[in-house]
Amino acid sequence: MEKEKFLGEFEQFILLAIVKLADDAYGSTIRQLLEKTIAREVTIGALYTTLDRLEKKGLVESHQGEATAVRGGRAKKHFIVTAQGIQALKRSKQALNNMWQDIALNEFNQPLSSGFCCGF
Amino acid sequence: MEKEKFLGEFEQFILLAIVKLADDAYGSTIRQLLEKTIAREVTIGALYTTLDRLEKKGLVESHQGEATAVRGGRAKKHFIVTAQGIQALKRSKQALNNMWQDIALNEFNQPLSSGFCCGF
DNA sequence: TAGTTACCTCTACAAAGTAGAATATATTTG
DNA sequence: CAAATATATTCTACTTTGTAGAGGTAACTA
Repeated sequence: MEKEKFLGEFEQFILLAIVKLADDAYGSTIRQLLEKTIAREVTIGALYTTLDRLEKKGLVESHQGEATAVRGGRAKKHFIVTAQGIQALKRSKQALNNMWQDIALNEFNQPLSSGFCCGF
Repeated sequence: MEKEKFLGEFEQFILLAIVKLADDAYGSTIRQLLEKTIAREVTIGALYTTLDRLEKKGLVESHQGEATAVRGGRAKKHFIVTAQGIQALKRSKQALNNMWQDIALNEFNQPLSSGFCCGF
């Protein structure tokens, strides 16, 4: 049996947000996308703390961006998901797949991921 | 923005296992199903601790079962997911749906939940 | 009643999640 | 140029979840 740990759910969400944002992934954009997508407040602290931990675990990498702010502001710290991060996402998804499979309560009659279900 | 917290991932898995096991959901069976489904070891302590916490939060309820063991053994403690637990699962699933939607890395070219994808 | 089997309780500690004040840096304006 | 303002991140501290496994309880068997 594996000893491999899973991602926490918030970690997973952040990783996915970075994937989606691609070149434009840094603190504020990640936060905005997250709040919009999961309909919950994401505090600054929660976000950066988790980002730090992900980096320590080698699941993301960061590099200082230019100070291209529209109206001032500190330089951005851009993030990308590493190959290891992608692997972690795959494992999480697999576990999620397996667990949600065959769950058929009346409340659950929508496909797990309508967006690309059977499409990709 | 909601203050509603999400389920931890392990909590979510346990809830799902209970749903699947229906009448036969208790410590050992939950553990076995979990290990089989997510391919990870689940220690006794992790399991019961989480089960306790879920009960305190009102997401599951338990009742003592009869001592119908095949060959002796202590009475089982059966679990069911409460309506509140179902709601929590729905929220988690929704968030997961939203986050995984439109993710299309080459690594991710399988439907999120092949088992019932587009089928239910 | 001693041995065996099936299950659960308890205690501790590690990891992830949460919060927000404080700080840093660049632009704009008077 | 200093002050106000906007954008962004760092830091510190605490709560909740996840993880571990030794130890205890109860029933069956011989």
